[in-house]
Amino acid sequence: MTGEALPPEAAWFDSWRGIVFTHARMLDEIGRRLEQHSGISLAFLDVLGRLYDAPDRRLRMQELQRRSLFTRSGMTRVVDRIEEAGLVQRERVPGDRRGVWVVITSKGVRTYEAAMRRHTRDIEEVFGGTMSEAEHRAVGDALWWAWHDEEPVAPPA
Amino acid sequence: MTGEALPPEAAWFDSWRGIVFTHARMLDEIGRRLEQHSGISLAFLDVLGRLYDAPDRRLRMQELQRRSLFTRSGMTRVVDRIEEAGLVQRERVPGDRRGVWVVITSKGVRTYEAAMRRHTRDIEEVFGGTMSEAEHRAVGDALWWAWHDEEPVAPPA
DNA sequence: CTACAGTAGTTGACAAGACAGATACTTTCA
DNA sequence: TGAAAGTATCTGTCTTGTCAACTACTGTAG
Repeated sequence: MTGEALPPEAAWFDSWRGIVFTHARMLDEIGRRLEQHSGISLAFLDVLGRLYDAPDRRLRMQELQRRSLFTRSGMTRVVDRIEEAGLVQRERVPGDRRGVWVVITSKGVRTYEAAMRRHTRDIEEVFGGTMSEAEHRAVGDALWWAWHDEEPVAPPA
Repeated sequence: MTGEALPPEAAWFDSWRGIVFTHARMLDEIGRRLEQHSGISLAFLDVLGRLYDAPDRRLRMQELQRRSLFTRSGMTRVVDRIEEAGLVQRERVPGDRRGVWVVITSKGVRTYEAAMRRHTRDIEEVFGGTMSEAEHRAVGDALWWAWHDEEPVAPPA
């Protein structure tokens, strides 16, 4: 991603660099704004979103983990913190005493809705104007697979 | 970045999600491979690349910091570690006793060249096949600004 | 039943970064 | 010349996330 060393002039190289640089340049600012106006991190927003969208506003740890980019233990920690903030709550799963439901609280719902509204506006402000509508559409279409295709892209080696 | 809550159907929203998801799904695997075959992290590669491309193979800490994608803060620590690995070396700047040159060593050059060759191949393998050539080109063109435009995109608030 | 493999989640130890002061110089200007 | 302000880098400390090991339970097979 860096090093203009010996790069082949292949199309994928430029598109990769574009993605990496765009991501790096936008995410900081967007995360900072989220933190500022809603007091939560992007990781929180992500988890809250999964729960918000889940049937019955709840998911098992494993579900949560599979749908996000965290490892198992990472998710434990994140949920710990979100729980401390009172935005989610752990509940026992009837019939499986190993398991845990993570349930979004009503405070969590309120926080998520408000945060998401402003977050969406942030993205528009920070990122929306960087390209024409046609370009945005081209990128969106080309990268559609990334969030619709459930398969991991590469084998875990 | 998640939460299919109340998102406007704006074009920029999908393109943003595409970028975030693609980045997340690719970077892990690519970083893992880099670590595996070359024993360095993406942060190392990034820094080594900046130095490799710099006139005289050296940069001041501040330059390095400003140009780095992966570590916008804490360059001291990163350089500490790269130096421990023998890939760079700190030198005094004649005429400014506050300053430090970070110079890539010959071992650093060798490591960087080999790592970058394989890294490029990794990107091709992991990312190249996810889209058609036309799509790659479309994304690359649309995101061209991200790595050519020097300005930070949003004011530091 | 009971032993054993498998599953769910947490914990301890640690690595990487972020942030807010320190520290050590340099420059400016009265 | 001698503050005072500015610059370059480092340090202490906290946060976040990973990995490997651990606890606790479940399901299955003899």
